[in-house]
Amino acid sequence: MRRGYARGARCRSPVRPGHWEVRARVERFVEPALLLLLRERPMHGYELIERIPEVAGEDVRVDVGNLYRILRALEEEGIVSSEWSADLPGPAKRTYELTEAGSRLLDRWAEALREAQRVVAGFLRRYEQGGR
Amino acid sequence: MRRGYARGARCRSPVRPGHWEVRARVERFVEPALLLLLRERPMHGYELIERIPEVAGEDVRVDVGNLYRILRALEEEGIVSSEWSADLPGPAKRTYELTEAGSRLLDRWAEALREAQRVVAGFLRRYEQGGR
DNA sequence: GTCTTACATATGTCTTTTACACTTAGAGGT
DNA sequence: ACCTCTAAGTGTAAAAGACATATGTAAGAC
Repeated sequence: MRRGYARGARCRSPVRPGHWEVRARVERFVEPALLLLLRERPMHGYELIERIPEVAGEDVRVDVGNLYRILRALEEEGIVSSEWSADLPGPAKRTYELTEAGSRLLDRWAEALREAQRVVAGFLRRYEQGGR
Repeated sequence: MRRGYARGARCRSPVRPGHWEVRARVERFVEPALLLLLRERPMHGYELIERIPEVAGEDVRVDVGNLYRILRALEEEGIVSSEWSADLPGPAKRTYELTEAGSRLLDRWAEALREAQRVVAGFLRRYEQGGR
């Protein structure tokens, strides 16, 4: 093999050529955000959607469809439990609650996020040393 | 629609049932890591692979294949430039260098990462308020 | 009364990002 | 000749995220 590469360039959504979208988000951050909100008190999915920006940043646009899928995956793993709340007025709501396992998972997320903070802080220190 | 959901549960790779892998990594973090290393001095791909853990965390396992793809995508967008270094001993090496546009992109990454730090810090404060 | 809007929960599908597996090739050692 | 290390790449699948649309309740507008 030698010289010159082939087709199949990775697409990185340059808005305009030479202008990449830079975001710097934590992978799967909605997940710990859900756990944190649910630790404070049980709520239903729609309320979680409205409150997620509080904990995950004001600019995040949570995908509603994926959020419900995540909630169900969490329930299958015993991280949250849910039931239909027939009592509440309005359309049928499924109210979610954090389990003990969920609380422990949140703890692990918090630890992982602290580690991520250390890594990013190290990056930024090294960035600033280099100067402009 | 009412009651009970369907097939198609999202897969979240639970290592053991009830034990999710928690990682908390920044999306596409290798990209700014490459830019930072290349700002310090030009180097070839293989050297970048060895040095990435320095700036992106010791545990990150960079995928070698993807790294070369990213480098080419960066070059197509004028973020880095490269050429074969016939002079150096050993197998053919392509040496990468950061362009002016690349330096500006790194600046934008740094700003985005600072913002991410703020968001995560806010999350952790709220987490600690709740106690255990 | 039916029309529109807001609430609430979902599914389908496509793209982007990441992970895993493999190939090619030069240079040096044994 | 054969093996290992360095160096650069391709192929492909899985995971994560984005975008579009469907379904049903309830309240208020006209």
